[in-house]
Amino acid sequence: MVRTLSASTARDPKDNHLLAALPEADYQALAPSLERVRMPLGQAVYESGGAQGYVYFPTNSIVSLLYVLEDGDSAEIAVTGNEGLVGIALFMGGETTPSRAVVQSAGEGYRLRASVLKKQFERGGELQHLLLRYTQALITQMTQTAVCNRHHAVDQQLCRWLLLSLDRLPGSELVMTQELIANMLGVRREGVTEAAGKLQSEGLIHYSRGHISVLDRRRLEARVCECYAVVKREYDRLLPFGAVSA
Amino acid sequence: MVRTLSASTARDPKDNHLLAALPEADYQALAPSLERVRMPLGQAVYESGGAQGYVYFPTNSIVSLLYVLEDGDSAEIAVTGNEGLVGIALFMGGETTPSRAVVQSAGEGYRLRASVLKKQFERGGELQHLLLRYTQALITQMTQTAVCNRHHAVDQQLCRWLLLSLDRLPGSELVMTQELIANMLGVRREGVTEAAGKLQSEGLIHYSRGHISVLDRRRLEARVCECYAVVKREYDRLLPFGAVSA
DNA sequence: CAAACTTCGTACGGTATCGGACAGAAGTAT
DNA sequence: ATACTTCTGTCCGATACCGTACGAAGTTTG
Repeated sequence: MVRTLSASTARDPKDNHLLAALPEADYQALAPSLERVRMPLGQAVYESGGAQGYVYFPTNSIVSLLYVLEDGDSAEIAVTGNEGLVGIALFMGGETTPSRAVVQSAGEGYRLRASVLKKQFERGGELQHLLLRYTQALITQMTQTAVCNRHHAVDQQLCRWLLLSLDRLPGSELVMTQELIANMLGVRREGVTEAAGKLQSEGLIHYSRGHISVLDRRRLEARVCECYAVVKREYDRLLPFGAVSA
Repeated sequence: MVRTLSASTARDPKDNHLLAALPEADYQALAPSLERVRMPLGQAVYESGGAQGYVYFPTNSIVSLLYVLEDGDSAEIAVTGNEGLVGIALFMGGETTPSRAVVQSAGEGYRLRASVLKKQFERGGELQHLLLRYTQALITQMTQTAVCNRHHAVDQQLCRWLLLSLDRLPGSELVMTQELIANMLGVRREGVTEAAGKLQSEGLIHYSRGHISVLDRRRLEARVCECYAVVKREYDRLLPFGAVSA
């Protein structure tokens, strides 16, 4: 089963909004080192604590940052798509983090040797500013995840998760089993079945063996908790280049 | 009711480990602008979305970053003490964040005009590196809060919270009502009563009208979930100056 | 076409936390 | 000393989610 996403989209690094937003000089400095890569479902872009040789700029894929507990339970911390990059620890100076990054929706992206980005980051200027603002937006997503985990019901969290994911992908369909969503939300698979069933019976989504279609985005946005809007506002504010496709 | 903490401790900006860890040149650049300030319980060091004129370096106080929902519920996102600073949004470039920062344990600290820190940050070098590594450590605390909120019981979260707070304060006592702890953990006050009751009956802490003493730190560490150790390891790794007193 | 597997739906008891109400205890003010 | 306020402990039913088990429906493989 070979995916043919490559033919239709993602032929240009500038399909990643962060790369597209760089001043031309910065972009040209990175461009020769950008390697186009496929990002198959389930691929671990990095492992907890592992050294990280590359940063990744998704174009039509999305990558989840998640933490896996000792007992195997997991929870998503944030999701990254064509609005950002995976691997902030590289320029933040820590080199690694205690979390994993896993491709959650297959597609493609560009990778860049850590040393190349780091060197350019150290020069300061607009590239540095952009990456730091992106990092702050990511922080907001993480903190809102913490808040949402504490206070909101699973069906609302599912709404948030769907909207955040859709914002980072073209189209209105996700290829994703309930099992995987459960891993992301950190709940049981049955909990997702129940929550998705509610949304489906309300006519907001359609669910079928690993394919979710959002039928009525408007009403989905009416049903989600405030956490989604908080995150979206911050991305829009901090990355004012239509970071999130909506 | 005037607190007199000032007499005994916190007479030097270098009581804040981040300031102490700066190269002397960087420190000297900031020193003339550092203003010693009292930080009374409950003071909002900044409000959600508000412009922030100062960053704060706690010395013997601790400050909670928390998010308040529309319905008034709240959840702590992270806690900062003498190992760090409050106001990363300033040098990250976003100027503000959707969260609040509230003094959770009264004491003192130093504040610095945003513009002064920002200017020094822009020069790059060790100060910038240090602040970014601090930010990454803070990110780990935030993400682990998200994970803990999802998966762990209130009594274990209370252990985590106690240990993180104690690490950022001298002594082994906290001045803190159950009501306030409940706000931080994002649970009901009664939930804290129950959790604290457990820990007290196990002989780990002593509780009395707004004063908590940790009686047996060793056993408290044995009872906490893995989240505490993950956060502590990252602080120790990223800020290798004995950032956290333990 | 049939078997094997994956994905999804459902059901049931168990448990943690919630929401609300109330009472006692410790400190504070008059 | 007395009244008042703050803080803490306890009890109740309601609810959301868990853990487990099992079956149904769709998909892949032989």
